[in-house]
Amino acid sequence: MRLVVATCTATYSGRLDAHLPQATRLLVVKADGSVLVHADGGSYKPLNWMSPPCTLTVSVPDDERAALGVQEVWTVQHAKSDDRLVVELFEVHHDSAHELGVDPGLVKDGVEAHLQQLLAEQITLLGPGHQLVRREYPTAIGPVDILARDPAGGTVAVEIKRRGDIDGVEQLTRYLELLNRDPLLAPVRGVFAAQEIRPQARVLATDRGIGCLVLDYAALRGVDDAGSRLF
Amino acid sequence: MRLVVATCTATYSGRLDAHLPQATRLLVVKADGSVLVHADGGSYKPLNWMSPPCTLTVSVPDDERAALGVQEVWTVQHAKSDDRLVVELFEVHHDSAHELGVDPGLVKDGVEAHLQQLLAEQITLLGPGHQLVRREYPTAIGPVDILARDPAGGTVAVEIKRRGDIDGVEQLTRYLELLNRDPLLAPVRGVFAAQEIRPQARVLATDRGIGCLVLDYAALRGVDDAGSRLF
DNA sequence: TGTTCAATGTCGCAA
DNA sequence: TTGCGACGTTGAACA
Repeated sequence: MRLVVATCTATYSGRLDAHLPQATRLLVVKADGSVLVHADGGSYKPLNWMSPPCTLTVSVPDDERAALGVQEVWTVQHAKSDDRLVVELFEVHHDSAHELGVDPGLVKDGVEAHLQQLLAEQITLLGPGHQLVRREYPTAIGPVDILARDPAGGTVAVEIKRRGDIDGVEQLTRYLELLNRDPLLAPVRGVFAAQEIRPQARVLATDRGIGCLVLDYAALRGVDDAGSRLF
Repeated sequence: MRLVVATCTATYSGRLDAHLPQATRLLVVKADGSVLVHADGGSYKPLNWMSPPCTLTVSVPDDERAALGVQEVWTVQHAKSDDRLVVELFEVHHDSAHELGVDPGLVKDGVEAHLQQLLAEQITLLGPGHQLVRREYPTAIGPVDILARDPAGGTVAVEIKRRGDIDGVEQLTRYLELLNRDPLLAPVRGVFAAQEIRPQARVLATDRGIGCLVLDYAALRGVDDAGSRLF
C-alpha cells in the first residue's frame, strides 16, 4: 500500500464523468492497483476512485500540463471496462509505501437472517396460538421467509425485512397470490415484519389486507435466552 | 488528516456487531474525527469505520490488554447514536499528520437528472409528433419522470433510469395503473428509457406493453447545442 | 429536519 | 456469469 498526500486534480470517466478541481488530498494505492482519492472529511466514500481490477500507469505530463505545474500524471485504467481515472499531481507532500499482508476479514452478527431466526423462535408475536410451519418455505418464485398456521387453521406468510419498504410489500403480494392458489394452504394471510416500516409501505400493505408487525430487535434478542454471541 | 499504519484489531458495535482480528491495516483519521480502517485490497469501502459526527479518544489499555501486547486503544464514539468503534493498536509502523484544507468538491455529469433534461429537450425521440407535457409530473405515489402527448392525443409516461432494471419497470407499471384511472389522461402508454436496459427488464416491459428506449448519452449530448460542458 | 430516491453504489449468495 | 436483495449503505434533493 502506497500513501501519497498531494495537491492534485482527478478526473473520472466511465459510467459518468466526474472532475475534482485542484486541491490537496490523500491518494491511496492498494496492492491490487486500485486507487482511492480522499478529502479530509466526508464519510468513508472517496471523492473519486478506481476499483480493481485495474492498472496504474505513472507518466510525465505533456508540455502543456507541465507548464501549468503538473509534475506527474497517474492513469488508472480499469481492466475490463473503459472506466478511467486520471490524477494530475502538482505537488507531493508525502509519499510512503507499506507492506500490509492479507487481511483475515470481517466477522459479522445481527441482520435479517437473525431477525428471521428470532421471530421463528417467538412465533406467537404473530398472535396467540400461532405455530411455525417452517422458515424459508420454498415456492416457485422464491422462498417465503416464514410460514405459520393460525389457530383457525389458516396459513400466515411472513416477509421479513430490516427496513420495510414498498418493494417488500410487492414481494409478499406475489407470494400470497401464488400460495393462495394452493388449496392445502388457502386461505393465506400476509404479515409484513420489519424493524422499521416506511409509511408508504404500511399504506400499501394495509390497502392489500396485509398485516404489519414492527420488530424490536433488542427485545427479540432479550427474550432469546440462548447466549448465541459470536465474540 | 492523520495516517497510521498499524497492527491492530477493530470492533464495531451499533446497528450490528463486527470484529476484525489482528492484522496490519491503514487507519485514516479525518479532520472531523471520523476514522477509516482499510486493508490493502478490496474496494473503496473500508473494512470498518466510523462516520462523523464522532469523537476519537485515545487511551492506555487495561492490564489484561497490555499483557496481550496492546499499546494503545482508540475509542471512536458516534455523537448521536450509540455506535462505537474500538481499535486496539499492537504495533505502529507509520504515523503522520497532514494539513489538507477544505475540498472544493466533485463535479458530476451524466446522471439520471441530466438524462431526463436531455430527453425532455429531444422529446421526439419518443416518436414523431410527440410533445412534452412536463417533467416530474406529480402523482399521489410520486413524480413521473416525463409526461408527453403523442400525435393521436394519447398520453405517454416515461420512466428514466441510468440502468434499466426490473425495479424501474415495476415503478412505471404502478404509475401507469394510476394515470390510466384519470379520464383526462387515459389512455396512457408507458416508455421505459435508460442508457442500458437489462434483458429481464426488457422482457417484463414488453410483456406489459411498455416500450423500451435505449438512450445514447453521447448522442443526446451531441445534439444538445447549448455548450453546457462542465469542464 | 425528515423523507425519498439515485448511486461510478458495493457486497454476498445462489442458480 | 448473471440475477437478486441487503447494506452500519452514502448522498443529494426536496418538503
